[in-house]
Amino acid sequence: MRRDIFQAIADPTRRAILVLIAAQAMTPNSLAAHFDTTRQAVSKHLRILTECELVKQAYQGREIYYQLEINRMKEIDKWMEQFKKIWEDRFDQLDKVLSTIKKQKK
Amino acid sequence: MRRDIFQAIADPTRRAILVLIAAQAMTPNSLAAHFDTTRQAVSKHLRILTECELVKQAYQGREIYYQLEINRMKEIDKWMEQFKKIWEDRFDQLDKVLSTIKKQKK
DNA sequence: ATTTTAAGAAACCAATCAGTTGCATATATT
DNA sequence: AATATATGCAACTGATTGGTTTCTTAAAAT
Repeated sequence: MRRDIFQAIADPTRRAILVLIAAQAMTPNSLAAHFDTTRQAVSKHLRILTECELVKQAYQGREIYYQLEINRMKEIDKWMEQFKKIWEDRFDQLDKVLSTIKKQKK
Repeated sequence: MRRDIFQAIADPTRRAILVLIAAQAMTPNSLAAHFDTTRQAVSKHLRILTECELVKQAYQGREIYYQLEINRMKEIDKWMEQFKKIWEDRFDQLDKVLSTIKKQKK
């Protein structure tokens, strides 16, 4: 069972679930209403998201509200950071080029 | 063939490839040396990365240098932004709590 | 010209995945 | 107490995945 956050967000339905519950906690049933699939399929996605701790459950009677574990989402951002350096550097380089052109115009 | 950037970065080998070529363009052979797998397997990963435009090829004689398409990486960051709002808001809320405590101490 | 090296393509395989249907459990409602 | 609702779990299925081996093509090196 290879189960990490990157594999979790690979599925478009799971990404949509994360976006939906980012706004507010939701039950499997209310979530399933948003997709052209069965409740059980959504339930399976929620299990995967729970297993890699991207969501957590809040029991309320017979309903289970799933809410986003925002801190876990940051892990993805952390991985992205090593690339951010690069694109900021390239932006800086572009910036330099632009200011050089400006100076030459003067 | 469902082939998008999120599915592309789901595989750990492909993520490692992206990190490696972020530093400098590399050939399939030199990349394969970093992994416990065949060159052909790496080649397949590179094909997937090329298909979703996360890398591009630069032919040089019989060698093909693969380089990162940094702009495409930003797409992932774009998706993350909707969650960033949330964690910044929560940080602001924590900030408010902390300053309230500070005031009370005074 | 022959051999070596770099690389992609095709065929195949076991493992995993996302989905379905059917069933079990627990909480509300009547 | 009986029924309806919310949910998870297990078994099954077809599609996809990541990997291997084998083969072909093209560019260097000898």
